[in-house]
Amino acid sequence: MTGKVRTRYAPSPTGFMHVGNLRTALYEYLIAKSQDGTFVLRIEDTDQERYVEGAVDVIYNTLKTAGIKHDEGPDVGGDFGPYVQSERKDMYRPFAEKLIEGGKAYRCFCSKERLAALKETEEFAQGGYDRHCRDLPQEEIDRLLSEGVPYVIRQKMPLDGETTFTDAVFGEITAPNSELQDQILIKTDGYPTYNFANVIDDHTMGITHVVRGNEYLSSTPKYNLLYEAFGWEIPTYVHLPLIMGKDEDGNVSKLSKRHGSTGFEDLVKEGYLPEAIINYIALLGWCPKDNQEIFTLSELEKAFDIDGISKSPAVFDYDKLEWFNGEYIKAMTVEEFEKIARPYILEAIGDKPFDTIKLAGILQQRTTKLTQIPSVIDFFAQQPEYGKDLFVNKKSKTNLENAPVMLKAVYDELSALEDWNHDSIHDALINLAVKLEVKNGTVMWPARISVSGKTVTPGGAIEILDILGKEESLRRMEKGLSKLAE
RNA sequence: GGCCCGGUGGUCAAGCGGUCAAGACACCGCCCUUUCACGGCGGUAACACGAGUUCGAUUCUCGUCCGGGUCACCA
Repeated sequence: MTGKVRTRYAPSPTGFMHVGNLRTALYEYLIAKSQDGTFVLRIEDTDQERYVEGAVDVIYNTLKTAGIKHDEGPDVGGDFGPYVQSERKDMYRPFAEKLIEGGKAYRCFCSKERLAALKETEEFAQGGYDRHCRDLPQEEIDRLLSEGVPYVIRQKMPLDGETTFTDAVFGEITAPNSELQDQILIKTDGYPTYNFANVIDDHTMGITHVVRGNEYLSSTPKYNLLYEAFGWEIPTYVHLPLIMGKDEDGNVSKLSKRHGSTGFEDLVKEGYLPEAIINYIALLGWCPKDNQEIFTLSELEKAFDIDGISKSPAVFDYDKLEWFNGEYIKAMTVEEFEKIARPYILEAIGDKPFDTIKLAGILQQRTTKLTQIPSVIDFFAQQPEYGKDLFVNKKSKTNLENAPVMLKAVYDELSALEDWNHDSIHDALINLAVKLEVKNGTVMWPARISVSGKTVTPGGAIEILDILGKEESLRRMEKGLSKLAE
């Protein structure tokens, strides 16, 4: 049992799952699974003021639809519970007290007013908190305590020297201790701060690999000082490069809403498949040995390795995500695709009785985003107004002279058709082209234009005629004919 | 501003002292074709800069520049 990898995803419930956080969760999951380890979910809700109703469900739902399963967590249990920090509240103070006894922390009675005033000063801008309570005489402490003056517990940072640690992706990092502030461990409300709770929880839950965003890299020395003060083993750190976004002016910064959809739910709503999103973000900051691009989750579980994680930040590219999405769509069976495309198809055709499997069939090879679907097939329900110039197409050798002739021939041919299906329409039109001694396009183009009213359509004339049905097709062709006669 | 990290085509990236510097997305061209797309083929495009170390630097060291992160009773 010892030596087994344990990672943890520790989100705070904000009601929103940023793709950066999702990727962190993914990597923690993959690091654990690639080494037959355990992946733990822990909810970090120590900020009472930011409690959001239903936010924890967003986390569960996202992980579930993303396929990332946790082995331990609030909803599935485990041997290291509770897995919600607010339920562990009483655990933290004793640890902080122990630190005070050991001279590694102290009570700070500074009022919020004093601190607020301090923040206005030049000294604070330079060195932060002035460590006013760091060396209070014992009698003073006892007096304040007996008076019931509220206090926080601060970590006593070394004033000089430096701290060095090793990160699995960034290597050896050294920072001067003088940069470290006497950070708060326990807040006035009795709750631990994020940093403190993290250390306590990670240790007591036996976490071996701390995986998190690069923004924590510079605060890692503080963590290590805590581990050392307790005499605990320092975990393996795996800091991940940040995900960036690019705005219209080409400026790059941490990915945020101004760059587009950044929440998992938003992306799904925009028509991206969960599998595609996962595949894409897995490759955003990590590269397999053999450069494979399309990965299922279980393939990732086998292939993932910390070595492949890159150090430089990555710009989120919606184009590439869309390409992945298209690949996943194309890999489905028509039935599977019809199932996920159905809502979008119905949005366009309403209650018109068109065959949704057939529609899905012409849509599948050319859809890269589900949300594209409605506007692409809307002409089935309602043909748009169009000008007769659409009948002119150089490549198909059609013009205003021959288009009426071709269309009339098509009309006559199809009117006589007994069985209306893809094959019969196909044969009728191809034979017609042969008979008239023109290229296929010359008869197909006018036919397709007349029934769709658009130059660009999913599927060709045959597919559209088939889906539209005989009656509606002929009606539209008649309209086209009279338009050409004008 | 202090501290920390990073810097290969527009984007994701391989590379880990000797390569004509991979691949993918995007873009462009050609082919296929009843439109578009798919598919096939091909193309444009990169080691931020300057010093070292070395027989030899994209790879190692230093400096410069640029970019990002971080300095809360937020997580």
